[in-house]
Amino acid sequence: MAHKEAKQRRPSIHDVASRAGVSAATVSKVMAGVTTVKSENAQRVFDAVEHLGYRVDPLASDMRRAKRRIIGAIMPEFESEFFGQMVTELEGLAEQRGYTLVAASSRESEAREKEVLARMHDWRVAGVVLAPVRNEHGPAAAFMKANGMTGVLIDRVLSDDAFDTVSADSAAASAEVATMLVGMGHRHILVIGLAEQAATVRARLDGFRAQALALDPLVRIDVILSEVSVDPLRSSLRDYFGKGERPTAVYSLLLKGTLVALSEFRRRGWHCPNDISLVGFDDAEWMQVTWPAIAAVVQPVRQIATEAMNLLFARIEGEEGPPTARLEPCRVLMRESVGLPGGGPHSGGGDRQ
Amino acid sequence: MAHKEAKQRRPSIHDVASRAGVSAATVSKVMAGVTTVKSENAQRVFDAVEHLGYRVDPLASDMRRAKRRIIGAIMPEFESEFFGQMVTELEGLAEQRGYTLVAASSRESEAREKEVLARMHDWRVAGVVLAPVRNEHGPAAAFMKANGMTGVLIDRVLSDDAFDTVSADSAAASAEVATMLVGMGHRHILVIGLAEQAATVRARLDGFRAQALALDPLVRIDVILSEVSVDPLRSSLRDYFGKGERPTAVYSLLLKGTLVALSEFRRRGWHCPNDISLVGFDDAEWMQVTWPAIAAVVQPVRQIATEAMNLLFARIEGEEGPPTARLEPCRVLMRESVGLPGGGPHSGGGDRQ
DNA sequence: CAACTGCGAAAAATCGATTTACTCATTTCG
DNA sequence: CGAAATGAGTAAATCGATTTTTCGCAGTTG
Repeated sequence: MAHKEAKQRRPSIHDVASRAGVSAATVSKVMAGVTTVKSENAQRVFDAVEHLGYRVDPLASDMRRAKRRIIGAIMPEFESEFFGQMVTELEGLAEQRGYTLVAASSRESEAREKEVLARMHDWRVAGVVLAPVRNEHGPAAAFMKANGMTGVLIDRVLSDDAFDTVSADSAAASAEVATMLVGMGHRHILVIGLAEQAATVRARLDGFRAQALALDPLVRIDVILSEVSVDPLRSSLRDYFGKGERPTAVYSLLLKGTLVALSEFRRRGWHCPNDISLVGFDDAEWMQVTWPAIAAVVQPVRQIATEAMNLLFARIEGEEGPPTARLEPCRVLMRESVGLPGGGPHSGGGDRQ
Repeated sequence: MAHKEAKQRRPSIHDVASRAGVSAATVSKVMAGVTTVKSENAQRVFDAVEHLGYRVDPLASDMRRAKRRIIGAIMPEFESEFFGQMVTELEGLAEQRGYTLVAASSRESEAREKEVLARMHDWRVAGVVLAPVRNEHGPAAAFMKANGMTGVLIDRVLSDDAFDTVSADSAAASAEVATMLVGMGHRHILVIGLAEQAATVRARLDGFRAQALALDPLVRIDVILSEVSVDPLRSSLRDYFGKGERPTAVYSLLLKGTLVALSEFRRRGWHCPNDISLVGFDDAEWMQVTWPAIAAVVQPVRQIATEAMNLLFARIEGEEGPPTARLEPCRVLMRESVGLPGGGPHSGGGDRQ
């Protein structure tokens, strides 16, 4: 079908129009599926389209409308399974509705987050799915508000007075973790996390603590929250263990913390679960193949993505009303890294099941 | 500065023009940094831009030029560290040159890969960075060729007669792995991988085998290559071990294979490195915190991205000449998962260092 | 003093669609 | 039978820039 059009200009709607012997407006209508076109003309258009290999230029098509058929997605990073899956899901959902997803990474920087958002605004995107670096009160959300953009906030958010929010039900999941750990007899538990992401970390911590204390007021819960980056967390943790503290279980409020905990256990020669138990928020593929397999809270990526897109498109189509704050339930996967406290000789024996 | 323009139409170049008392063409020139504008007029334009909060609409700006300032990136998936890092790097490099990166996932499907590419073509992207699902001979590359698109192929490619290619020097890295394993005394090694991605897997396998046999012609190298998906690989591996085969080391040609190997070791209660050694192609953050830490070949993501973008932009700017095929050197990280053959009692003892 | 050169800016064409307004026919109905 | 309604299609305006062409005016030159 396509012979000579190798590297030439692509056919435009006018090329199709003249070949079909109709006006460009008619071609536009046929492409849009309008029914008020004589079927003979429609056929001529189809033939011309086929012959020329014509496809609508989505950018040109978007020029006339105020909201372009583009959805912006801003994630704190692309390197983790969680956000990778999220982008994949969002992309699919956008495509389903004939939109293109343009994803950008804020690289864990609020300054960059705002810059990227401004660029999305320049592009006149119809809507934005923003996973803020910190929480819903950052400069990016303020920018969206000030410029009347439509958007949904996800992941590191709880609720907002201007935008719909969707996130994992961190508090409930954390409570479930607490139930399990306390139920197994753990009475001295260390919780670690990064405090920057105030919204979610707070929820996870509070959810965990409330439930643990409800079950047994005498449970001792230590907390190490580092600001900003992961390195201070590592050294705080090192100090903590160095002082001789020996909790029987550690609950990490985020993936990076789980890695830090594991590497500290390593340094000290501690094995899970005999020497210490470990549960992490956020699952990853490798966690089920290591020895021991690492217990983790699985976030409902697909549900979050689906709900976010539903809400976003409803707003794009003009839905009014106060913003909603959705929490999607997590699953807690108890794996071998969790055991009874004092389940084995410290720093000895094997860690096999 | 911005008071009332909350949700109204954004200011266009004409709004700026009339406020500055000049024509739209003059505004355009000022924004483009053309020097043939009287400085007084330029100042008036700057003031108007400032006052109105004007920003160029990149989409409208791109309409007139044949090549739009957009780079398309097509990755087989977004869920892995490798491609996540790759997209992040590519995004940064595109931005540096004033381009927008639009990334899409082909979800390991050649059909989808071509579809996505066609959509990029509709967008009139200036260039494409394509990481093919299989290799350089797939339908997507053919589509690019047939439509005169400019692009670079990366990762699962060796060389091409139409496009520049950039990938990790898999063969050299594999040879290095062979040197280490054979040097440590391993004489029965299993290599596992997925055959679909012919280009790279072939290179990795050949590089490994050639070097191993060069060092000792009596080395026994078994190979399990599964087609298409990871599940057949798992069952082949299970059969292989089930038949009583006991290589002293396994070299996985790709990340998913490493996970499969680990989980099979798990099932059988084998520990690295005492029961069996393991090296995987492709590094991941978790590999250094598990017990044992997993030896891996680290791909030079940044170099691949940088080189790919350099080549791509050179072509976009009209550079002629035959396509080049670059190989970027990898690093091999020997970690605890590799030890001397028969380094410990089988299925017994600890796996500590 | 008429013709020429240049500079800087404005007017108009362009990119590739969509959408509005308008023109003919042909029906429908009072 | 004539007026209004409907149907099918087109020309032109529009979206927001960029780029080409044209123009006015000042200063030179023959």
